[in-house]
Amino acid sequence: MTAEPPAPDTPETPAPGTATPGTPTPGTATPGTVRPGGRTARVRAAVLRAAEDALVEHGFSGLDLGDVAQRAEVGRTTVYRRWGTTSALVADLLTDMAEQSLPRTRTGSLAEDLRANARLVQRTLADPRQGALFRAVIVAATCDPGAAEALRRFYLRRVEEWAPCVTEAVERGELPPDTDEFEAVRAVSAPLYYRMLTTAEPLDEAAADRAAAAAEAAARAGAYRRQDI
Amino acid sequence: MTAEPPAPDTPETPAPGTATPGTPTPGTATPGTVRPGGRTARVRAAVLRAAEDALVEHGFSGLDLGDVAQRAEVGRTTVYRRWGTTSALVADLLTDMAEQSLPRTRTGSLAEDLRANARLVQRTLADPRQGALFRAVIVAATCDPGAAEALRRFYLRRVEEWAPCVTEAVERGELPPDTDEFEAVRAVSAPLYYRMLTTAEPLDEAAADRAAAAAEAAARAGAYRRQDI
DNA sequence: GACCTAATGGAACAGGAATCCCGTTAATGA
DNA sequence: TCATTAACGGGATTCCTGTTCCATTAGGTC
Repeated sequence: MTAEPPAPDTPETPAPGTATPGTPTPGTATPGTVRPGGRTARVRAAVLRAAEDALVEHGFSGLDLGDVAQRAEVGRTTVYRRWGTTSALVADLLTDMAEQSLPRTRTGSLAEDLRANARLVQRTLADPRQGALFRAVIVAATCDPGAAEALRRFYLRRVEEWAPCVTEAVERGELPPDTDEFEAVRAVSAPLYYRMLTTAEPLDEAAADRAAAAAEAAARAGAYRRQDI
Repeated sequence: MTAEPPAPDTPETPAPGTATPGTPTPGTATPGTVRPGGRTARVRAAVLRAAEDALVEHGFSGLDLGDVAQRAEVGRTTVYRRWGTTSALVADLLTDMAEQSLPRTRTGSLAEDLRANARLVQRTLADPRQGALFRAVIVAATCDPGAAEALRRFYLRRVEEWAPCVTEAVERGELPPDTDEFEAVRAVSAPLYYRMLTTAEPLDEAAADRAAAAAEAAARAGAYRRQDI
């Protein structure tokens, strides 16, 4: 978010044209890759922040590249040229979001760890800004394969961050040895997202604690063992 | 889906204008309410089916009322006048979907019941047509309050259909007496939806069985008791 | 069967988003 | 510091979505 120095790999659409894969087409390279420093990076940071604001306010369906350009105080042409579509812009935003990993809290017990995770997710989704942003990117991922891939990478990062608390519980003998730590961590988030999408009930701490307790009970019962059946 | 005879209550937006609630405004009533029989019903059925097809093919973000009108072999003006927006059309489609409730299978055991539910959800989401349709309506619900309300009613119907298998298990003494049957039923679906939205892993029967087993274990452990804490 | 009018449908119209053109600015390497 | 050209930005243009107007069709009722 805060002034990305470079764009390491292709943050935009892989290639604009499908013609002549043999020729490198030096003049048709994706913008932002040859001179990624200085202005280009500033433009990207401003546009991503503006996109975030716009998504929070109007959701993905109301995302307009012209509006984003105005908010970012950047030319419309620039936004259309570098990102092209709202889906591609959200995908780039998601890769940016994935890079800022917030470290997990480390407590000693499985129950505490899972509850900390559940409350973090609950607070995020219940927060007006963060919650709206997450809903918007989920919508984008459901509409576009590129955004979907970016969303998957984002959640993979998050799950990887929290998986150790399950493996440590396995090592302590609290859980079956072949417990799938990814599946267990996802089990904490799942009820919270499902509730947000399909009910009007509030996402409060009680819901978070229930999700954590349910995941823990299921894990202890061996519901997330790998070679099931 | 198959030729709705009438439209019992207001299927469209509640009221187009906010002006003068005292006057009934006889000439400005919402179309389709005064003469709901015959052609009007046929048009609604054709449009809803066309909307379903369009959603499956292009998703909610690609839903175009003009395209829907063409598929339904109905005038564009009619679709724009009766539904107005893509969100309202999806909301009407959802109320139509909620009316066709498929009855739950009744087995004797909690584990079997939950697994039957999980596999039904899994098959629905894994089916190319049904899965795409569900993703599309979830997107619509995330974008529009009216569609969200319709989606909630749809899922409420579904959960109500399956809740008895939990209450029966409570009566048999398999589960704690104050188990929240709605929460328990939702716990079966949650991991499947979460997996569909945030990962690329396939929604197979193993995932369904895992979801059912996890929900059962959590329920037995008392994770869905009402007066928790 | 005849009347009334709700509801439909074709066509023209309007507004806004995406694209194109081309001059300007500044990042990169010497 | 200077030359090169990648990247940006303003404005005109095109295309498409949504609206409006009015003639036509067909429910509902006597």
